[in-house]
Amino acid sequence: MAKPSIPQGTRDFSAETIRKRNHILSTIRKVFELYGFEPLETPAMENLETLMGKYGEEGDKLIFKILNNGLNDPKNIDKAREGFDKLLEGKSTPSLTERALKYDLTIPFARYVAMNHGQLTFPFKRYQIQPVWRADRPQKGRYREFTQCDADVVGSTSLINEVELINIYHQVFTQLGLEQYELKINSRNILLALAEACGGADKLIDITVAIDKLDKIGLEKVKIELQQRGLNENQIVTIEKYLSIAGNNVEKLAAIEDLLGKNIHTSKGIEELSFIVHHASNTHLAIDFTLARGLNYYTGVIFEAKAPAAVQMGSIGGGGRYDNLTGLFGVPNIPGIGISFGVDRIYDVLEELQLFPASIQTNTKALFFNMGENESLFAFDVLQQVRAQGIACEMFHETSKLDKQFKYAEKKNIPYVVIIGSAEIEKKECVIKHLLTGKQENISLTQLSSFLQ
RNA sequence: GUGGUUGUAGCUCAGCUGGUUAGAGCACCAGAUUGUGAUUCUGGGGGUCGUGGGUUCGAGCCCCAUCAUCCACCCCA
Repeated sequence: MAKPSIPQGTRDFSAETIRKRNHILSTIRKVFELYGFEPLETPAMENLETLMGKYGEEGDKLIFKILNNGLNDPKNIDKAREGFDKLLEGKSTPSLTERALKYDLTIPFARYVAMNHGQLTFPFKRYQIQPVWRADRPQKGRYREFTQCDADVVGSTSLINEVELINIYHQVFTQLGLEQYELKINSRNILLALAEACGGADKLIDITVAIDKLDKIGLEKVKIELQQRGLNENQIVTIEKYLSIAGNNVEKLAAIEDLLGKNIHTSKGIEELSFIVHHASNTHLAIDFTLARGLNYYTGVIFEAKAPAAVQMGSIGGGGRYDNLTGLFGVPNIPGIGISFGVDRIYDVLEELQLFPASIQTNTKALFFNMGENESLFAFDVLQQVRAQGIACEMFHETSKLDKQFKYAEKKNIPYVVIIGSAEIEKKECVIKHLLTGKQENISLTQLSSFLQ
């Protein structure tokens, strides 16, 4: 029997981890609900054709495909062989695989909207908290199975949605104690205007891929990459000017107008960004013209939430406006916008910055010490009365050294210890000790429940 | 998918150019002493050195493969 193991990039979650994850998840869920979003869940797997082609060429490679069953059935064998030949050429084929694990929550959501648009009330606001899978090579902050928390609004072009989603980011991160996060925004329209100024919209992807790397590889290397991607010197000069735009949000908007002039895309982009900058109550909001974001379905404003610079984690959330996502599924003219939180990375960041409150580690309010056979039976009755008041508590399972009982409480992060020995029984009181402060006092048994409340 | 790093006890690691029964700290367990987490004292359990091959008289150490890990690229949450 081989040693038991789990697939690369997946994890088991222990009680402690789950509590911490739930802390994040419930914070996000509450904020989503506060803004009127409603829950949705979709299957772990989708039809492969639903997913293919939606995330770009690289994305297609990272989709986990599920092998069809029954390939060895005599009536399927020929097709399976044929399919295998295609597979070796790098093409997936329905004769081998027709289903895949979902890669994100946005595309399944778009599929859902396309299937149900007749029944939905627009604007439709949904949130979704589910695992997704990517066949990426794991490293720090990157897993093959991870949880996304998405909130999307479809059926509205109002920029108020952008503002609200930005406020959601702010509220969630603030509540989690992640004060130093950064929210970058940009607009695809600005990027499009830049591409047009540099030889045409078909250069958009080449330009964005290169400039997105600015803070990572530096200006000189970006210029080299632009050159390799076929941009001429004049165009690179324009891009260099574009990249050198600095200042506060208002100054940046003025500068971009100077540089790119008054064409339709520039004005659209500026209109979007300035509306948001003026209405979002978020000091962490920074316009960043180098922000590109890979997914090619975005058409308007794009976001990226970054972890505090102190931790090397990068993106902990992202999103943007897509004006025709359901069009991919045959239902045109439903505009939408969405954001996503990456729970697993947020977890890693909070862990590194030690931002998880100790109180989330247990429900148990108090541990009753076991001071002997008779004492423990007496204490047990007291304990039941406390539980009847809805206060979670437990008693140490056997009489043993106080040392050991203290350690148990400490390990389970139980805040209070209740000691009822023969002396206390006589006086109808107990010793209650707060483990964090080390302070203890004697209180009467009748007051115990209200003390712990 | 490409290139690299690491893998020794529950945890953090040591183990010199391959040489007897593989070590430390912490943790854990038992006992002594204590109606209060500490300190102290005594004793104890634990590892087929990630896995599988190979070279060698002999492998934790060298070679190959494999799995996992972390890092860079790619991409992204």
